[in-house]
Amino acid sequence: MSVKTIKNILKNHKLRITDCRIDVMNQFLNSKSALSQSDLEGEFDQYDRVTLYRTLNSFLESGIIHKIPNNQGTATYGLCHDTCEPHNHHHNHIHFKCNNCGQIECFDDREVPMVSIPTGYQIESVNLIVDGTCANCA
Amino acid sequence: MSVKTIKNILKNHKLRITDCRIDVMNQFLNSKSALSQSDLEGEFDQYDRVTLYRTLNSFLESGIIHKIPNNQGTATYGLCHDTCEPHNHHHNHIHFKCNNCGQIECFDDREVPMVSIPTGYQIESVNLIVDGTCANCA
DNA sequence: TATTAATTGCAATCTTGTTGCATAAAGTAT
DNA sequence: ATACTTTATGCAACAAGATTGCAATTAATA
Repeated sequence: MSVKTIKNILKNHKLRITDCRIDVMNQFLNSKSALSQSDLEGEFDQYDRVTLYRTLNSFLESGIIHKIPNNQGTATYGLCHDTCEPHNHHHNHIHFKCNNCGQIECFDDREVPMVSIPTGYQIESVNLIVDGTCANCA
Repeated sequence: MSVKTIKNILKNHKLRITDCRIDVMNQFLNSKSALSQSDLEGEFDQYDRVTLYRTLNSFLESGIIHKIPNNQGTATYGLCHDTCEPHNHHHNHIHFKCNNCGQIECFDDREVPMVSIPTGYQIESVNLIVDGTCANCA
């Protein structure tokens, strides 16, 4: 993915273009799996961890990435599907976590099945977390 | 739920019977929603937080409770369904998190729908996290 | 009741998440 | 290109959560 393309993505989300954002964006685009802040800290020691923290936050708020629920302590983030624009943000995601290599992948192109919830409950978003063994580790 | 019943649950899971475990177990049984460690710390200041931490761990390992994936920092735990015995442990859970009151409920009695995952991936467990407004807050 | 094995409390550490503030850099208008 | 305004960055500092080691205590068992 070219720097120009990345800059356009940032512009489209009304974010200032900075080195850190370009590098992090590039990392997400080149990564098959979801990333945590500590992943980024390991990759980019030229940036302060607070800067990476705020970079992730700005991406989150502008709808470029989404937070993936997990039962470890650390938050992981995945790129949003193309259709996830700030004003057309869909919140249904399928994620796969490999219990062997630990990687988390997003299957944004797959449909989240219908859910049965007791009456009186209003659904805003649905997250499906599948645990198991990924294709690489199987 | 009587103390005797709780003691039996602990015995069935090969856990020693201690005051802390009885109190925590009772709390789970009486709580409609999932609990976090800090919930327990607020409830039981007579126990050290490390003790509560290890109590939760022992319940986790013996399959009495399960960890609920979420995208906040703090882990929350829910009681496992009756069928969740150590050697017959099913891992499919539906959870509802209310964005208003923050409570997390487990719908263990509801079927987790079929999931479509790319070939080569092996599924171990499926967690469904539904966000929205609960019946109380709606 | 004595013995053994597991649990508890305390201290301490580590990681993650988070904020305030001064400095530096990006966008914008001149 | 230059000055100006706004936003981002780095540093320090702190809060909360998770985690371990160890000595003292308690539960299960003989």
